[in-house]
Amino acid sequence: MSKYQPAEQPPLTAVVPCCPPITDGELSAREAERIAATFEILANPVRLLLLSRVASHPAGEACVCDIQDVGVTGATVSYHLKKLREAGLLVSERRGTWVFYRLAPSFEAAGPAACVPRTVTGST
Amino acid sequence: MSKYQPAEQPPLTAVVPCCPPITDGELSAREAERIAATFEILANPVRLLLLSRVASHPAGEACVCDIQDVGVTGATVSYHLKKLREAGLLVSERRGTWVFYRLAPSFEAAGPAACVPRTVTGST
DNA sequence: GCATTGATTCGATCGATGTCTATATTCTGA
DNA sequence: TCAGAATATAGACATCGATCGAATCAATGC
Repeated sequence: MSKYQPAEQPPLTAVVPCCPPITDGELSAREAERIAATFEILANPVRLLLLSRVASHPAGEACVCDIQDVGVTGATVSYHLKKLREAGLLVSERRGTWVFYRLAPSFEAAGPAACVPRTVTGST
Repeated sequence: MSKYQPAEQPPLTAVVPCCPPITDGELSAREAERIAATFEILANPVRLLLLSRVASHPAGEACVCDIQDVGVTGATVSYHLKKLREAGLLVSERRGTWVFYRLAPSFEAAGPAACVPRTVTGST
């Protein structure tokens, strides 16, 4: 019972606008694990940075070289980009020497409504 | 640069309805860490279960004894409840031998709009 | 008072995750 | 074809989080 692995790969293909509230009823263990796995992906500052940089890039896409100065090595950037790909949040395309990332269509569809809880009291 | 600690205690006093999108601009490192810390709290199935059980309990509050069968020991339940308290999501009150938990006022205010990204393809 | 029940804290452990360096892969251009 | 640049992968390692059993704290009722 202590072993809730993140599932082989929680098929989080899209993060949808808003939002089945946690407070809206008792979750099943299954649901809880699925939702937790979703949050897991977003619970990392480097991944959030990469995500926001890709999303806010002019052409809607960004070369790895454009976004990789996030304070970790290139290898680590690759690691996180892979996670975001596997989670279905980003897609990548090789073009020559470079690899470009953009938001996955389904995620992009969610558009500006894509959910991010924000803390209230915590000022930047 | 590799050490982004979760902050002494990310003052996530409330999770607000919806929602400054990640996709809406380039995050600062600071913002990324703060948001990630927020997600961190919710990225655990046991905590989600406890949260949903408290929230969906008739009186809007629940005794620990009512919600603690989530597949882990009482000690672990306490550990998670403490995290939820420290994050400002739950408040507790001792009444006799029992301790009751309810949603923190600020969180409750967010009501049914409280954000929970949901995966699209992952069926239950 | 003291035993009992409910809840929290403590100390230790185990596994997962993020990070790095080093190596491999993939492409371009001379 | 070979050197070099851009990414990705592999292997190793440190840290951190979730967990448990045991001990402690708090309140009740006998």
